[in-house]
Amino acid sequence: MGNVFYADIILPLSVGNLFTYRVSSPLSGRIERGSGVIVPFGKKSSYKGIVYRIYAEKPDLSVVKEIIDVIGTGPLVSEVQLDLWQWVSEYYQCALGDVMNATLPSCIISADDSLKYRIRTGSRLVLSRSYTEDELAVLLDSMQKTPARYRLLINYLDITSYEGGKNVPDVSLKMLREKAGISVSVIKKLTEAGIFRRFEKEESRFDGYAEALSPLKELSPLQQKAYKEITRQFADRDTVLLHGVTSSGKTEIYIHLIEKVLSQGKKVLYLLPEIALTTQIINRLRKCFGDLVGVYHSGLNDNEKAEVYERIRGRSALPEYRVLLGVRSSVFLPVENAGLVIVDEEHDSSYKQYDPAPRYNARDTAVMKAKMTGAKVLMGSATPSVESMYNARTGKYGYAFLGQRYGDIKMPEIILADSKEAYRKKTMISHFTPLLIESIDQALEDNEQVVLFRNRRGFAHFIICADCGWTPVCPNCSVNYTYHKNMNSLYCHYCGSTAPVPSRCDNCKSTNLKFKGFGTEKVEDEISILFPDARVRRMDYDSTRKKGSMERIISELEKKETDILIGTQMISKGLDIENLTVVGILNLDGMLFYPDFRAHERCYQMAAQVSGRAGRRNTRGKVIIQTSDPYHPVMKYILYNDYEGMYNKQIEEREEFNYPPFSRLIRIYIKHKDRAIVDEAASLLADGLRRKLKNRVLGPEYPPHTRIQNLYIKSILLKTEKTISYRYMKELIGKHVNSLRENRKYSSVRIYSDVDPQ
DNA sequence: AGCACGCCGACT
DNA sequence: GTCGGCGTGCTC
Repeated sequence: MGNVFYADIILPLSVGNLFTYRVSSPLSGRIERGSGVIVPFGKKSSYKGIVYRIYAEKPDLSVVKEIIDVIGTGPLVSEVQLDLWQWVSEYYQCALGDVMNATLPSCIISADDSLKYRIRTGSRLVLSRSYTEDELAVLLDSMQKTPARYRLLINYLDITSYEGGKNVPDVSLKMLREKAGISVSVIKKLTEAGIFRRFEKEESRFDGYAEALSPLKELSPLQQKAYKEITRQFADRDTVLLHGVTSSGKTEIYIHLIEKVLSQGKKVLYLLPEIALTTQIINRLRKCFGDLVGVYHSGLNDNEKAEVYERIRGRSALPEYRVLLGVRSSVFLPVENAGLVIVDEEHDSSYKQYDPAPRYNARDTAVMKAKMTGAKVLMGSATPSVESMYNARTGKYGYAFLGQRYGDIKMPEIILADSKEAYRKKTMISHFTPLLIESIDQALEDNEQVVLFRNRRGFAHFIICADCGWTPVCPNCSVNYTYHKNMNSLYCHYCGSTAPVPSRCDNCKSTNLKFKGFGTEKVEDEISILFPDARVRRMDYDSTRKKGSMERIISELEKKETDILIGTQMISKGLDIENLTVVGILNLDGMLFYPDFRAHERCYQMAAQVSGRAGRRNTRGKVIIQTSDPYHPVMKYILYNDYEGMYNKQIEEREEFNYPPFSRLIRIYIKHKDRAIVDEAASLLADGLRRKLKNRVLGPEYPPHTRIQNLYIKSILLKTEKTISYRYMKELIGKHVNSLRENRKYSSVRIYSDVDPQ
């Protein structure tokens, strides 16, 4: 009789506890920590979960069901991954099931017995025997009179870099045909002649890199200095911050570091804040590292995700990925023997997941992961977050600085255009100051390109009745409806609901409705009218939803088929366009007056990043910032490119008001569909916490939007010294939440924490 | 996350 | 008198 074992299973549910099952003897040999299992759960006969713990003690439960089956052989989730899941669930106060949900693509734990995804096969072409160098020359020579065959062979040799010898490489038939520009008949003839052989083989779902790899670019003396500084710092620091102004060539430094790490037989994880950035970066990486580079983001389908997983783990017949480029969730990829994790644009707030759980910060999770695996972390930014810079200043992180743009390009000229005054003088042309219009005119005349930045999508923000001030509001959220011209409807950016455009005021029945505010769509419309001959494009969430549309917009811009690009923050990052000389920031004010201790920092970062797009290669760029408040203190830091000044001012304020990095923030959200219940529950919770934490408890307060998707929201902010143990804080919150819930009245109030909120 | 149980309004 | 609304609670 075999021993009886039990296993705690993580199920993909947002439930705090694990579920215990019995392991039958036939399965006991195949189950280990990290294994995928199929279990009966509730009414459902099969639920997929991950084994968290195996043990022999009989659990204190009335019913214990039995595990039905094990998925695949060996663990689906490695020890390191599980450790990281656990850290995330503990630190960010969420269920392991939440982490599993957000982290593990469904295909990895798919229904069939193994995790084998549907393999795609493709035709390959290979020389039917091996050749010596001389024989190859003879063969090429024999094809002089048949140009198509010659092209085929020369391209085959080019792609494979075959120069004769025992190992004859094969190549994708499709790729070869495209590159050589030949028809199937040529291939048919050459296979019939016995020169080439055609066969089927597992093929990647991603386009292969067909060009020969280029050698790394030599670093400039300044880059070289920064590179040396980074490697020197890594000797006794796990994390280094690379602070390099826009266009200073940080990516090239990354590439050299990647090369070094690869040569040590280790892998690299390269995090970026958004997929928008990957297009250009991946091309640069693949030039140097070819098909060793893999990309991971949420836009991939199940099979593509599975291929990335398999190639990371080297279990695929396809070449193993050794450099992984990806967004936030990629920090959970099973890149185990990474030597280096790069967190590019580390200041970017999209590294933090806000909703739903797990509300994690991928940058900080990357540091944790690196610590677990012994990897180094390189954070890069032109405008480092105050927190990271503080870590560098206090010696927690190493630091390297690149203060000049690559190739001696000057920083752009920044000009503030006072839109309030222009409105007063009535010189505004729709939403543009005369200065901006002139600059666009000049740029177009000089055959140069323009980017206009507007941090808001849609057409008009909202519609308002000129007679009584009524404005249409989403019935589910306390948010003004946004007018979208191309949909000809009102759209709620919070819950996605739509409504028809009203023809008269709901309140006073007046037809005198005005469109107020302006988004990217409106800007596009107006610019097209003001500059009818210019080729205008728009890049924002709405215009890039279709697969490949973003790549098309970027490539049109690169090929100079676009004169004016209008976009949201999507265009503020990484875009590297040669002829871009004028950048217009249409309204920086909205960000400044946001009620948030990071508002000024954000505003500076945004302006600096957008400005960085200007004047990359040939000309000194010009940045025109329209603002109604040119004398705002942040403006002078922007104007003089004074990161140092901005940082010093910020760190001073944060110390004075005890904000991070001098404290830890936890924001507790309280949600319910009944406003009164939210008010009461929030007050009770805040008062309870205040008894222990005193003035470290702020609020409760209503967030900027008090009702989202039919739920009223209040939040409480806890601002505590870093010396107070985090565990104590967590337990205290848990205790008070539980005692609140004992009152049946509040049992259905949703309460959760956002740790280190952005 | 699903699914059942349970207690209040308009119908054959 | 019943059907069904979704609010609440549980699943090893």
